[in-house]
Amino acid sequence: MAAEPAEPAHGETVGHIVARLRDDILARRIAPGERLVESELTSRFSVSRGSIREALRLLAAEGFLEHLPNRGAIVRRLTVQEIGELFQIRAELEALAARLAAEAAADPQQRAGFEAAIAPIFDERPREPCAYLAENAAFHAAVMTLAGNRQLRDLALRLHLPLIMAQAAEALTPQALAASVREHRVIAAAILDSDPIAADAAVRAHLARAAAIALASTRAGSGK
Amino acid sequence: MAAEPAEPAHGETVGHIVARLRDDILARRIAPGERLVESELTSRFSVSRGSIREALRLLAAEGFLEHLPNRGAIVRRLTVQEIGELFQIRAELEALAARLAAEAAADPQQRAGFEAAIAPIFDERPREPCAYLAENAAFHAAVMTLAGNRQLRDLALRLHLPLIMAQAAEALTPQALAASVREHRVIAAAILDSDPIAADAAVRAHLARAAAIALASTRAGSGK
DNA sequence: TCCCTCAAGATTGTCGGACAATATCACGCG
DNA sequence: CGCGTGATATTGTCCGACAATCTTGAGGGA
Repeated sequence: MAAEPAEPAHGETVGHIVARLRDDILARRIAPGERLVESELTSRFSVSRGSIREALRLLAAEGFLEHLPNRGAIVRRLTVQEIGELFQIRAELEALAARLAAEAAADPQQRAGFEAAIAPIFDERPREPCAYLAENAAFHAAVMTLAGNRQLRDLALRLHLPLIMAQAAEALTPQALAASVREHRVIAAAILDSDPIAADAAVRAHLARAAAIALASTRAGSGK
Repeated sequence: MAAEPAEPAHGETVGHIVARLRDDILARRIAPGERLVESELTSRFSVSRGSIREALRLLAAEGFLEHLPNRGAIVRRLTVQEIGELFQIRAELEALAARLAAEAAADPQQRAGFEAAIAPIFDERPREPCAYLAENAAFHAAVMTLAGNRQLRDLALRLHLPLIMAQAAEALTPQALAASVREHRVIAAAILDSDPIAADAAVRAHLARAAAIALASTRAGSGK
């Protein structure tokens, strides 16, 4: 494991390590189930064990790691059941967000901000699976922002959505990506039409399809 | 601040401190906005500063504390807006749980467990506000358990519901408590009838009333 | 040969002290 | 009375240490 050159400012050590490890996990540079040994991390990041321990606790609280007493931390692997349950929850929360967003779209200023944020989904170029994860996240974040419920936005970030996507990234075929983009456009149209019922339905349909893909992929990939 | 005699076992230090401080916060022994100084806590609990820091990080991740860089941790105070947003989310999640629970109630074994768990709500004795918080939490937990979605249950615990209740505890008049118990019975009846639609509606009505009380109380109590 | 036991090594949990960086506050100056 | 400035308090981080626990593998018995 190579040493890390960039030195973060005072007071940013733990945050820097958290961000670094989170990226590593989402990019699959650290495999699910892999163990994170404190002594290895101290040498990799050149920081004290105390900072490493704080970072690991935080990542465990965010759901990226599992903390096993006396046995360290391992990268969390979501089971098929967990993914199914999470999508069930996401459907409710995102449907709520879509309804709220459809109402908020009446305000010209908010509407303009939303339109700017989702502009990329009207781009016709084909998508790369990896880059699309970011575009997808940005779209859903834009809906959450327009909805105006801060707690909802914060909560959505803790639904292990990035973890799920990372686990299912290999299942993103060009067809699936194109379908996802189309569904996003339907959602956006309903919101911009200030039609809460249509927006609600569009979001649920979109997530049902996304869930099916994620579940199939995980089942195939030994996701017990 | 008195010293703490009971010594937890090895490997339980941090968890013990977290539990202790969480109780203190929920019981209002530590006021919202109050600052938690690491050195004070080390002497109170007779543990090292490292353990205290880990405990504070965890409590911040759970939402009980706010962590201000270089300025320590303070007990979180929810604003009227935050409480409103949280109830909006809770309504969706608990309504989902009620629907799932109504379906799960068809299974005799699960039904029996649920009936046992909610038995206290059919008790006719008057309630004490403080003790009722526990009974209320137990009821909602029982619904979540019957629903069978683990992620939903875990997530509901992070909705700062205990914090809200603690903030609004003084608003729990005998009338409000009696109304809450009656509403619980309506919810339970709908679930035991395996009627998802009625259960959904009953939960939303219950939470709408609870939200009104919590918001009014917080507004009155300088909850900006 | 295979299984069980147990000791050595590896790793985590916790402690204590130390110092720099930052925030807070009281004091004195203008 | 406002304002800068230094003293103080507190946090952020590092280091070294040791006990508790887990893991691993060697050795002995069936």
